Amino acid sequence: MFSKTSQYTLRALVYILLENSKGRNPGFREIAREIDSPAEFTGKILQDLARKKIVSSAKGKHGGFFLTEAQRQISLRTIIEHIEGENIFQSCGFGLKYCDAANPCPLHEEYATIREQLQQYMNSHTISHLAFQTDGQRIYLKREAL
Amino acid sequence: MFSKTSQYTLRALVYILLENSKGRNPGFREIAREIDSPAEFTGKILQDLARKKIVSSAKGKHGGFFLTEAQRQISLRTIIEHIEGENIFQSCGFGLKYCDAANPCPLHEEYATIREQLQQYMNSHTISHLAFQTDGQRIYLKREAL
DNA sequence: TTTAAAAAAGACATTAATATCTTTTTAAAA
DNA sequence: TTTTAAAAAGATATTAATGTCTTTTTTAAA
Ligand code: FES
Ligand code: FES
Repeated sequence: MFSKTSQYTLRALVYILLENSKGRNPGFREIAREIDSPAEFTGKILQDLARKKIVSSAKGKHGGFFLTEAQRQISLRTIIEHIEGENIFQSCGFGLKYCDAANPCPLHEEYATIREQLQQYMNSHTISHLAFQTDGQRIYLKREAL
Repeated sequence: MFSKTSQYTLRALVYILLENSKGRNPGFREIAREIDSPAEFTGKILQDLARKKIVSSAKGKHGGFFLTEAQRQISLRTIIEHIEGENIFQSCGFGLKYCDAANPCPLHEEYATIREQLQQYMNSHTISHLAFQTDGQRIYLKREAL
């Protein structure tokens, strides 16, 4: 469904926010350890996200990653679109050059519905929503193998 | 969402079934032309599917691809699982090693719902359903660029 | 029985995604 | 002002997905 890059991104940002709320700005090695992702690759991803102003970073001693108040308002949709491309929530599930409800592919009915649902969710939720679930249930950012 | 391979597969199988129902067994070059996919790559995909008994083929003059009655009953789910792997409809959207509703990732609630919906659809539909839509609307297997 | 047309097989090429390693820049603290 | 710890940058490596090309096998028809 989502690429590894998107998955590492979401996990990393949730971890960053959770640590920020404890007053800490974690570095990429710590982040990678805590979300179980390859450290250098995670560093690269965060570098990209910082360039795109989706996350903030501080260099030097006591540096690390953090989310400003404004960045905490960015929708998951915007974040994912930065990674997967602008039209991830518009493209045809069957692989046609574009999705056209008036001239649909055989999957359109079902696919467009699901795509729309996902898009709605991503559009109305943020990293904060992921990090601080309303039901207060403990959430997991990594998992041991079976 | 789905890989190119899955998309070419679905488009090719729908085209094959439509032609079969006209009494023809198309070859991979024709198929590729009609679904706008790379010909040799499509040939390879069909070769794989034939090995997996998802499609049938005849070699030699007047050869080509076709779906037997039994093959027309295979669910989209089975077809997609052959390509994307057995656990495509069970895996965690957040990238955790496995999905566990009792110890959920922050996306679980929404993702599992959507995943289940898609799985239900794929499980209860076949290439025949795609090829012969109930509403009789014309369906498209390729599309000119905008 | 030869020829033609088709899929199958195998080898190879390209591209995109994922991953690692090294050097440079920056900033705080000692 | 030197040291240290961090991100940024750049170079490179690996793997997986996608795509192409050539040869072999098979079958039907001429
Ligand atoms: S036309 Fe294929 S999903 Fe809309
Ligand atoms: S635990 Fe992540 S989708 Fe279920």
